[in-house]
Amino acid sequence: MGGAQERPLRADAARNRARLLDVATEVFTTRGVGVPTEEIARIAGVGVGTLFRHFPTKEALLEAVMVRRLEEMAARTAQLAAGADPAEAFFACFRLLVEQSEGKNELAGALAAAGVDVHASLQGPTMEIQGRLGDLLAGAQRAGAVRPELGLPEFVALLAGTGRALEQLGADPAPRERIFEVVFDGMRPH
Amino acid sequence: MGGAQERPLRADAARNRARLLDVATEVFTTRGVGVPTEEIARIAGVGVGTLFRHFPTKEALLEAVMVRRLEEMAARTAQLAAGADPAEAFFACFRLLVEQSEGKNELAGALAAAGVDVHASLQGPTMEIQGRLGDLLAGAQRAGAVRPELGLPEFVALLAGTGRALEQLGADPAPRERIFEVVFDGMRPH
Amino acid sequence: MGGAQERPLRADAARNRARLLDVATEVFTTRGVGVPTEEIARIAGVGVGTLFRHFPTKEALLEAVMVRRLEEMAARTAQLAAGADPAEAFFACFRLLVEQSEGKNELAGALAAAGVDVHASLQGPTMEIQGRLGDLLAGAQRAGAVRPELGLPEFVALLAGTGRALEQLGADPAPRERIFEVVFDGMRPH
Amino acid sequence: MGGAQERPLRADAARNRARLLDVATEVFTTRGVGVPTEEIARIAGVGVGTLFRHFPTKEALLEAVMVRRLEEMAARTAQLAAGADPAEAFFACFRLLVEQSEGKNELAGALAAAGVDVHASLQGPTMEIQGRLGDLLAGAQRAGAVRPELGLPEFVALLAGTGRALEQLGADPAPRERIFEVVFDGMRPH
DNA sequence: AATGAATGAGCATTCATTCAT
DNA sequence: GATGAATGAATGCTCATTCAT
Repeated sequence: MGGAQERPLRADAARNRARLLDVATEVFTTRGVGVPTEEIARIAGVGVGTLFRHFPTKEALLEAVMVRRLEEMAARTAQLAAGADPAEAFFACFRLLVEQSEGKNELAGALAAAGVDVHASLQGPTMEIQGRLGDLLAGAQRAGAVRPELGLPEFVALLAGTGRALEQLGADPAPRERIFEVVFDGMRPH
Repeated sequence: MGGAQERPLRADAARNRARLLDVATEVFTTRGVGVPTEEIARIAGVGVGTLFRHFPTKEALLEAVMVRRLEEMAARTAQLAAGADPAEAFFACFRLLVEQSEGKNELAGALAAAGVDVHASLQGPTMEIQGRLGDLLAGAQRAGAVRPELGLPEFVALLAGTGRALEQLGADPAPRERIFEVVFDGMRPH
Repeated sequence: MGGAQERPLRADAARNRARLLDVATEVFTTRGVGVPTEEIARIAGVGVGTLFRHFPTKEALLEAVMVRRLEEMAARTAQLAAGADPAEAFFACFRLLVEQSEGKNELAGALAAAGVDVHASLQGPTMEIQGRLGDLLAGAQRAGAVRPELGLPEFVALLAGTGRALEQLGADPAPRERIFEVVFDGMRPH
Repeated sequence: MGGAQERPLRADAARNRARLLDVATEVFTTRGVGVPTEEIARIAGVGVGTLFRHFPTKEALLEAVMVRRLEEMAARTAQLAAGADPAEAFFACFRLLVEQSEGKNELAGALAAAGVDVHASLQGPTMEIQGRLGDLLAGAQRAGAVRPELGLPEFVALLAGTGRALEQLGADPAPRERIFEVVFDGMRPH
């Protein structure tokens, strides 16, 4: 499976890397990807040089943020998929992914805009998530809980769209819940 | 009330303004809001100075693009709302607005990111659209075609979300149609 | 012969461009090519933006400096070549080119280091000069004033080498003259 | 006089120092002095820290490279000067020094650009070489093989210039040889 | 009114040098 | 002594905006 031979990384270096990733995730998500690298480094309490030692490009930093998010999602998805009832697992997972992905849209857009094969390192996690989602969807469809004509692409599109709808709304939980009701009811067989 | 005292604008100036708006709409929608002002001017066949005479800020240009889109939407909405069956009008209008708004998300985001009271000049068209949409929604709900607990904010959120979902999908019409089915079925009373 | 369609350039713009070229020539020659672009702009009394408007890259500026030098050389060479006695013209021209090229070595090196086909725009002037030099050399050889086995490459190498030798020496004219004597005597038939 | 009190240096440290010097010589000569210190360290198989322990500045490294080259030259010069015929020794030595110094020009330039008293540590070897060269030159002049009016400075300038001329040429030996012929013939009494 | 040259703050990135491990 | 992570000043370049022509 290739993969670079990566030296374990000294404790402090690992801490800095993690801190940078945390700060970048937070900052890119809340303030957009236009935030200067220097500010990210400053908030993380390191010099710019350190940021660029860990992520040779701003784009590489964006990518790393995305990859981590995707990996977290994959992990959560795996947990839920292991649960009992397929239908329940499906809807719980949908909810989870939507809530996890708030603010992620711009990141993905920036990455897409940045260039050609950015997806190189995103392929892995993306494929993994999509595989799990496919299983989940198939299980729910077999259980008769989801319209059989929906494919994985539509499912993913609905995830993104539902996330977008929630972003539009404020923090008040009632309207948010109503969005979920609409989407969940709509996905059920008619 | 009533806006600034605006001199009627010479014919060529009006043509330039319109051309800039067209180009900006096209370019911002397809290539993102990061495109330099100079390029917009160049494509429109005018100097940058002219662009800045008509729109004193890049942000003002973004705003004008949005305003025009909103106004067009308001007009279309009005046409449809005037039609016969409330339920039919509601769903037709939803579809129309969603399809009209593809690529608009980033614009709105950029505007939101740009600052506080950008909405000043968007208030007018937005209010008008929202008013019409409210009427449409109320009509459809009275006709029993839409769940009564959905408010205008949820409706607007669903518009944005459905647009986002379609962006995720390719040009193939079948999956796109399935998204509409899910959302429309979900909005109906259960 | 192709060539970009170049608008005549406004008077002030032309002045700035010329000034930047003058300053860059002076500064690169005396202090090396490592001098920051900002400083060149500052000395020329313009902003960095102006520098980059005229020369889209630092490398492009270096190239322009070289091109101008080469063109001047070509012009001088042409003048001398038009003169009477071939042998006399040859030696006068050699002297002139050597003296003109002091400090040019580093420029050429930087350009060479910068990349592959930098020579694109240098080809023209270079070819022109080399053509004239070839004529000059052939004339001098026909007149029996220069060893017949010397080719154009050796001639050019001797130009560069003599320039380098003079750089090594101070401003005192006597030793400089002795270098010319050695080289000129060495080029004569033996 | 006498230099700093220098502890004999542990075996591995000495090996590292030598390796760094070798790598730096190779790299600076072939790729220019712009190569980052980190890369030199990497090629030498040590950390940057080690490089800076041995050479407190990049400039110090450049200087050490030069000093070693000069010392080697001095040694070779001494060998040749010890040989029989003064004229023969002179020309052989000239040839040798020229060939040894290819690629050295940029180093010297960088050093000169670096500042004030760089020459401090170069004085020693330089003086030694110049002394030997002076002897060689004087011997050749006494033997009537070299024009009597040439001084040491001109001789050194011719060395540098001939090196430069050869750099201009490719690897083909015939034109290179013709350069030597020109210079050698030019140095002989006329 | 239109033009496009000029401006300069701002940004991503590099690299010599330091210092904790 | 060796290592390489951290530092941050410096650099080339961009782009929204202004203003002389």
